[in-house]
Amino acid sequence: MARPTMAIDDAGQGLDYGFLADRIGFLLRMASVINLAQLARDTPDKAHTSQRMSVLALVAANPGTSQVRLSEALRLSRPAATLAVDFWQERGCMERRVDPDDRRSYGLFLTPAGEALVPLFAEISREAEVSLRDRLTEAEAVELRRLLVKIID
Amino acid sequence: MARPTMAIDDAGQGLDYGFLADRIGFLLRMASVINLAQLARDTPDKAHTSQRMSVLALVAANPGTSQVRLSEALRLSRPAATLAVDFWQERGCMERRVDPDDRRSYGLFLTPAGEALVPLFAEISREAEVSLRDRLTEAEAVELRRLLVKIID
DNA sequence: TATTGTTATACTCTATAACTATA
DNA sequence: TATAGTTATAGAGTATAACAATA
Repeated sequence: MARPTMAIDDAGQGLDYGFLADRIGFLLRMASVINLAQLARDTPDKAHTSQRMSVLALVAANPGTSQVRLSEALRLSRPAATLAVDFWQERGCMERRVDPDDRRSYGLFLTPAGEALVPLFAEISREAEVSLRDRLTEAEAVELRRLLVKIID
Repeated sequence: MARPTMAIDDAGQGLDYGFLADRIGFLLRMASVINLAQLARDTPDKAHTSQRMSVLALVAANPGTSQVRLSEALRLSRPAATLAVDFWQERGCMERRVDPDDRRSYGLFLTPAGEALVPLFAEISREAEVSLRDRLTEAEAVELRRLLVKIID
């Protein structure tokens, strides 16, 4: 039985994806790459990367959370979380407040400058989301989200 | 109406994902990160990264293809494709053959050493694929693949 | 002993700009 | 002029190991 000829992508101009065509993991990465590229195009300040926006959004939704919990939620190493928090703190958008109950850790909080960025980032990521969903019906988008959450949970 | 409390991830320990929970793009990235981590764990030689394995697999399936077509199919920049081909060529797994019809470009081919890696990589990526699909029914995996191809195409 | 966070280090990935060679 | 590929450069992301401070 012949492999179904799969033009995953017009840009591929008929390249055969071999065993990669059968790998959901590979397709996830390609879809994510496409979305990250769109998001980067939509973001005026190129230092505001997807990961850094995610960090800011997570602190916004969870004021006082710690770097460890941040790194676990985004599946980053602790050093990566340190650097991301450093980035926002240096720009006056995030604060580390000492936790009197556990002086090893910090509570993370947004400054007013950081809070002001949240709705902007929500809007930018909504735009990239629209170009993603444009290729799906509403029902398909709902189903895709459900399946992704099932994988991640 | 309150946002549905979404524990995307146990590791998040109840962190609220804020607007990220509504972004398929974010969920795609998280799912891909999980899969890439699993793939890296399953790969004995840590220099054999996901991207490099993809490059080898694509040349295996398309002997004689060029670096430009490779970069388009994997959505890499041309310099990134150059570096990936350099990597495999330095290790004796890939050859650049001059194309007599267009001496600007090379035809890419695997050496016997490169060919020997293809089934190994197919097996490694199949293992990571199994842990991904473990969380889905067969019908869900089929549907997820269909939706991802729709996004990528 | 274990945990939180930082620093040092190294490697991967990625892109843009400028370049050479060829078409 | 346009295309294929390379080099130079820089920045982003990532991880491990070793460390300090605290629990």
